Amino acid sequence: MSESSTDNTHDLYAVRLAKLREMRAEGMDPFRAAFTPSHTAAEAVNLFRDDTEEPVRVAVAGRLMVMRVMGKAVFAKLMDGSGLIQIYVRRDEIGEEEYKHFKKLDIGDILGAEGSLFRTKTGEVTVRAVRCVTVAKALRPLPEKWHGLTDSEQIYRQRYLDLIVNRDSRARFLTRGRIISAIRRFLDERGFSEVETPVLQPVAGGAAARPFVPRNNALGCEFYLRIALELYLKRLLVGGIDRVYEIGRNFRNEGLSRRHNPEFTMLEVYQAYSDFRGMMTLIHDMVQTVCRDVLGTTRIQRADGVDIELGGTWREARYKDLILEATGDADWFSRSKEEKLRAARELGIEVNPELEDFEVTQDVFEKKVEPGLIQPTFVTHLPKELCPLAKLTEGDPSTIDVFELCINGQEIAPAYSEQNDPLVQREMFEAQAGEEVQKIDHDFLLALEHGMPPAGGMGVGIDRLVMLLTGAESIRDVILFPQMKPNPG
RNA sequence: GCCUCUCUAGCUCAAUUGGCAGAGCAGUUGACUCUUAAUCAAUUGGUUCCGGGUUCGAGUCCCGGGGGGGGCACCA
Repeated sequence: MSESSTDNTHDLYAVRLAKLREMRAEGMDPFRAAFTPSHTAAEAVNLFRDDTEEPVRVAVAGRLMVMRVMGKAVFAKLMDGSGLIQIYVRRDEIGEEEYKHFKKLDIGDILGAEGSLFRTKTGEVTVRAVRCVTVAKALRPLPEKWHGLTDSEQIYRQRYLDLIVNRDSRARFLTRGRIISAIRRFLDERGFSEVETPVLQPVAGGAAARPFVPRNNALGCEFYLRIALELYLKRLLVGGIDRVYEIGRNFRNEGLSRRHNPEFTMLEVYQAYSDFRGMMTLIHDMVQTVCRDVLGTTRIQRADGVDIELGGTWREARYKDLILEATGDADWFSRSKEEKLRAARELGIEVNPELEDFEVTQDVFEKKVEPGLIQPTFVTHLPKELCPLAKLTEGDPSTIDVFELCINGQEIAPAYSEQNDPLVQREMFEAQAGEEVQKIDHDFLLALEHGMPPAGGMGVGIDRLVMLLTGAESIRDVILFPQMKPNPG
């Protein structure tokens, strides 16, 4: 490229590139400058004391976010991971050459600045710089400083820009990390062991979802990306790891929505000699502990002003009772499928007539009951057709020993008394699979035949839990890089 | 896959009924040694997502395509 690009003053990239070349021509390498900060921005600000005469010298580094040039002095702000710090650069203190260079910096450049702390007459703790170095030149401009970045596509595709200019977004993702740490701490303290099981599986079991199908060239066969963690964690129960959990990515080849991303994070926990009742206590204590650790409160305030109280004991309700309440029909469960379809339509729900009888009821549950479960509610005694991996309720073979924890109108965590009878389990799988017998995980059944201790097991959708605790309305706001179509061009 | 909304300068947004594509920020040049979205003066910057069509004239209307948002469907 020729020098002519230099006077192309409307092309922001060209202007910055020219500045970079100019620096190199003057013997500076803006990407190799050595600089070690002594303090973060927040530390430096906290370090300053008004009552001491002795100036405190610091070295801070960060991205240049604000620059106000006033003739022979400049106020600028650097942002690092801890926040912003102002620096003050005077020509008579830093020298003619360096001052000239400083004035040519661009917003977005990453700098190091060294000097002593003072308080400006407007009250802001500031570094009076005696030295400034560019440690990384930015060739692209940042989004607008006042409005930030609002274009959702750019927020998702160029998350780094969102993180730089939208502080609440940054805070949300850091909170996500703290939530996951708090969960690990909680489980580790109770004797659970964290494990890692295969993501590439020969049979994608543990849930009903369409899997992604990658291929292993060396083995010459296709695998599936896992859709659940369940069947491998239960093998570990057989293997004697009595308290086990995994936090990992699941992949489901299905539609995307405000609540669904093709890859999402699940926590699954299994505890031998426990059952779904034990899991109730566990999730209840876990959510409350995590809330207190991370948020310092168990009360969540929704944007619309509705409060969700996660403290105290949680409501427990039977599936059947919730359905009867929602339909206002005491005889719902003895109606024919056709009658149910008609009644559903009257309730304003469009139900696919090809669904099985129990699926029609489940549709009513998902559309009429679940959205109304704002405060934490354990839904229990689900119909047995809904899950082939759970034990039947003693004395009522039509329901299973499970709960679904619903909060804020969303299912957050299902839990079961896990089925450990290999013969019953095989029958359930076969009935479920129908024609698709290749979907049965025979290795898992073999493991069960060696004896799995009775156990409680639970799955927690981490993304949804984070949504709940951060008030995010879309799963894309709690996943750093949500799935998008490949960028065209 | 279907329905619906949306796409204008690097970013945030205007543009009346179909009638000269504009502002703020950022950039460039200049002034200014305590600024707080600094200020002041001047100034550059456009494939209006892409391709067709209607029209004297299209950012605006019509058709097709693409990206994104929301909804539906799919989803034990």
